[in-house]
Amino acid sequence: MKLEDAKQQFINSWGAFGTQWGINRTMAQIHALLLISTAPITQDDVMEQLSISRGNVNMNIRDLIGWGLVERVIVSGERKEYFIADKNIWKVATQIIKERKKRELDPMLKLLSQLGNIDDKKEKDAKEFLTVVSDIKKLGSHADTLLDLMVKAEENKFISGVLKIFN
Amino acid sequence: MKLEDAKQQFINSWGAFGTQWGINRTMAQIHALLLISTAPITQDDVMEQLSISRGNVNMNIRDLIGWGLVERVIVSGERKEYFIADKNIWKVATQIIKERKKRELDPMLKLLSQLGNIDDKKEKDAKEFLTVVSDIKKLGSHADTLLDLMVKAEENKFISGVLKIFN
DNA sequence: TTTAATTTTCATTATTTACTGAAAGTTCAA
DNA sequence: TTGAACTTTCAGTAAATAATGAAAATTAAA
Repeated sequence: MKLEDAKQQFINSWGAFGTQWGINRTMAQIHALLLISTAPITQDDVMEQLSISRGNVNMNIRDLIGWGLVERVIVSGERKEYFIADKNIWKVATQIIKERKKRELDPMLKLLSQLGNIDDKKEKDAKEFLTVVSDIKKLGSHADTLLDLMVKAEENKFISGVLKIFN
Repeated sequence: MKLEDAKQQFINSWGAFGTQWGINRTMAQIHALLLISTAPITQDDVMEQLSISRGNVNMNIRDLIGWGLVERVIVSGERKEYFIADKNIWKVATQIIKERKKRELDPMLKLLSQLGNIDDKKEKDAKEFLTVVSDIKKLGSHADTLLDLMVKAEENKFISGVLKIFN
C-alpha cells in the first residue's frame, strides 16, 4: 500500500469512527489530518486536502482547539495562521476523556442527584426508581475513578504495572 | 418533585445524553422507560408514553435487543409481547462496553494493522505516519485491557479493592 | 382453515445536523 | 490610515438521520 493511500484511508476511517461516537465526521477528519501531518498546516491546506469550505474548516478547527487537541502556531515571516495537533496519543486520549467527563458525565451526575429529591420516597414505585437512579450515580462515580486511574497509569509506571497483573 | 415528573425528566435526559454518544434519542428513551418500569410493558405502552409511532418503537426495541439490553417476555394468557430491561446497571454498562468494543474498537484495530503495511517504510514521512498508527493501536489495546478490568472489578472484590487504593 | 390480533417492513416524510460561501470583521504592512 | 491578506460569522442550503403509517407478514385462537 502506498503511503498516500494509507493516509487517506486513515483520515476517512477516523472520520467514520468519530461519527459513531457523536463527533462530527469533518472534525474527526481534520484531527486525523493534523495528526499525520509532519509540519504545521494552514486552513487552506485543510480545505484543499479534505475538499471542504473555508467556513467549515474554521469552525471545526476552533472546536478542536476548544477540546484542547489542536493549537495555533506562528510561523515567522508568515501572515497566515498554522495549526498543529498534539501527536502524543496518550495525551489526546486523556484530553478527550477529561473534556467528555466535564461536558457530559458531570452534568448527568448532577441531574441524577436532583432526581433523588422526590416526594413519597416510601412508595414502592418510588423506591424502585430511586434504586435505578442511585445505581447509575454509583456507576458514574466508578467510571470517574477508573478514568482517573487510566490517566494516572500513563504517568505512573507502578500503577501501570499493577494493572497489568490483572490483565 | 413528583415521581412522575422525575421519571419524565429521567427519560428525556437519558435521551439527550445518548444523543451525545451516538445513540439515537428514541432508543435511549425507550431504554430509560424500561429501566424505570416496575412491570413488563408492551409496544403500545411505549408508543403512548413516548408519543411515538409503532414502527419506531418496533425498530428501536429490536435494536435494544440486539445490544443485549432488553428482552421479550411472555405473559401467560396474553397475546401481546412484553418487554423488560435488565435493571442491573453494572450489567448494562458491561454489555454496552462489550458491544461497542466488538462493533467499533475491534474493526478499528484491524484497520490500523492493515495501514501498517505500507511501501517505503524508511521514508521520513512514512516513519512518522507509522508511529501515529502504532501508538493508536497501543492505546486501543490499553483501553481493551482497562475495560476488561472494569468488568472484572465488578465480579471480583479483590480487584475492586486494589483499584480503590489508587483512587 | 379462517380471521382477527399483533408484529414487521419500508417508501415517504420530517427533523436534525452539517456545510457552503459571501459578507463582515480583523490584522498588519506599507 | 489605507487596503490587501486573512479570519470569522451565519443565513441559507444540502446531506444525513430518524420517524411515520399503512401495507404486508406473521401468529394463534376459534
